[in-house]
Amino acid sequence: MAEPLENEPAIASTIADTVCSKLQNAIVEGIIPAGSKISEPALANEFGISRGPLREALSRLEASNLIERKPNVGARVVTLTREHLVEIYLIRESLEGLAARQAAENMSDKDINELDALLEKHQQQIKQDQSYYQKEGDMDFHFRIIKGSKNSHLIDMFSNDLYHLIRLYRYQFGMVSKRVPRAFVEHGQIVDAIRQHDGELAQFLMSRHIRSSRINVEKMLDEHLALTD
Amino acid sequence: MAEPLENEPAIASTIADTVCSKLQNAIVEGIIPAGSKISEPALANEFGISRGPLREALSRLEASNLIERKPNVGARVVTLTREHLVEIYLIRESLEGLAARQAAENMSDKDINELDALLEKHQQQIKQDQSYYQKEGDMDFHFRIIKGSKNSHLIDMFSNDLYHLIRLYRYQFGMVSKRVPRAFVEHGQIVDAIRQHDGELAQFLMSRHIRSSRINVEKMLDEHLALTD
DNA sequence: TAAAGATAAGTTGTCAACAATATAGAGTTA
DNA sequence: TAACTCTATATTGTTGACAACTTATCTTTA
Repeated sequence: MAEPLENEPAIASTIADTVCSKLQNAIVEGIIPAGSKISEPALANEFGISRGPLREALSRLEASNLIERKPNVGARVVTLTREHLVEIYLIRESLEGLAARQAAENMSDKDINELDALLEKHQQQIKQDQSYYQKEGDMDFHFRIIKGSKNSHLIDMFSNDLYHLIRLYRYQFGMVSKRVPRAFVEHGQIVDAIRQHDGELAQFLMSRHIRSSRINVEKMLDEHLALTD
Repeated sequence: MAEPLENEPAIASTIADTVCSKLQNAIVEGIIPAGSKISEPALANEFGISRGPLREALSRLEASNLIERKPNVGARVVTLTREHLVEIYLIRESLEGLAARQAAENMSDKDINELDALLEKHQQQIKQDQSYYQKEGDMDFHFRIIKGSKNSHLIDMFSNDLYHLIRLYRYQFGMVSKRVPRAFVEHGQIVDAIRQHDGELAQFLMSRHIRSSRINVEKMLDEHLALTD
């Protein structure tokens, strides 16, 4: 299960780190429900730790936009709205377009081959079990390209700000779409553009890919649920 | 000096907040030099506070990318490099393009008039004293358009992640350019596009505006200094 | 009964001391 | 002299207690 990635430098040693990870997952999976209040004493008790490192963890969750804090009042898990989801999609459309462009310029042959292998792997998974591809596989692909941009600040923004938030929406809105085959084809096109080091094209394709995804999601939300109000 | 902006809701009440603000400015202005190590006991002593709220403030500075922390080792102010500056410009080119597009779609007439007034004010300032416009005025304009996008997540990303980092580079690289008149004209074009609610054009103009700025900065750095290595 | 004010309980913010880890320096050995 | 080890120091991570603030409850008054 542990892949032989060369330089995964070390493990997060501090308590705040591990608790932060656990809370991220708990929020994404809805174990701590969206919109619910977070009690520091209760949580600290539950984890068997003091309030110090817990507050440190909460700080990071706030930076990840998973919770909102008001001074002297406390922290709440963010509430999911259609508007926020659209905002995030628009930002992704913009930023991941840039990422694809820079990936086309900066990815090494080795990187690109690995990306190809991932695509291959996804093709297998789709035949067997679409759900994994939808849940995590798609995210894997996008994150790989973001890393491929070699833009450290961009990578940072995704890792810290957007990644878990995207997972949260995907998880809790239970997005299951008929777009999987189409999306997979689009992924292939993007990789082709990257292999030809055609940054402009890669940017265009990635932006359009995410735009299509957004429009699809908006449609789904309109049909299925009235989530916002 | 205090402008009558209607709903500046409240003041930051907690110690961590005020100390965070002070540290932001101290880092931006170079009072705490780039690359220097931060000693928690020393800083806490200096501010006359305990290490608790100081660490909270440091957490936020880390989220703003003004400092870097390693577990059990400590915090350092980020080091400025040409590569990082270019990365930030590329991100701005992408995100502020989106901001301009959404601003053209979402700004009210009142918003646009205020933006016009700001432009007018800047024209006066340029005649008298170019330096203010370069230091803060330009940032004011860009931030106003970001707010005008009404994209709360986008606004958040700038307020927390990018704003102070941009100020840091601008301050410490002492960017003084001959582009001020040209940049001012470009600002005018962008406002025109917004007034006509031409989102596509506004996006194009804003992206190109920042791209020009980036190219200018890269040229300056090549000529004047060998900052990176 | 409804509204306003006082009181009490609980939560968050802050502090100072303790534990665990990392760094610097002295001493030893090759 | 250079490299290594061990020790001492200092810094960071963590804890539990205290202070300040919010919120809910109860009492009082119109």
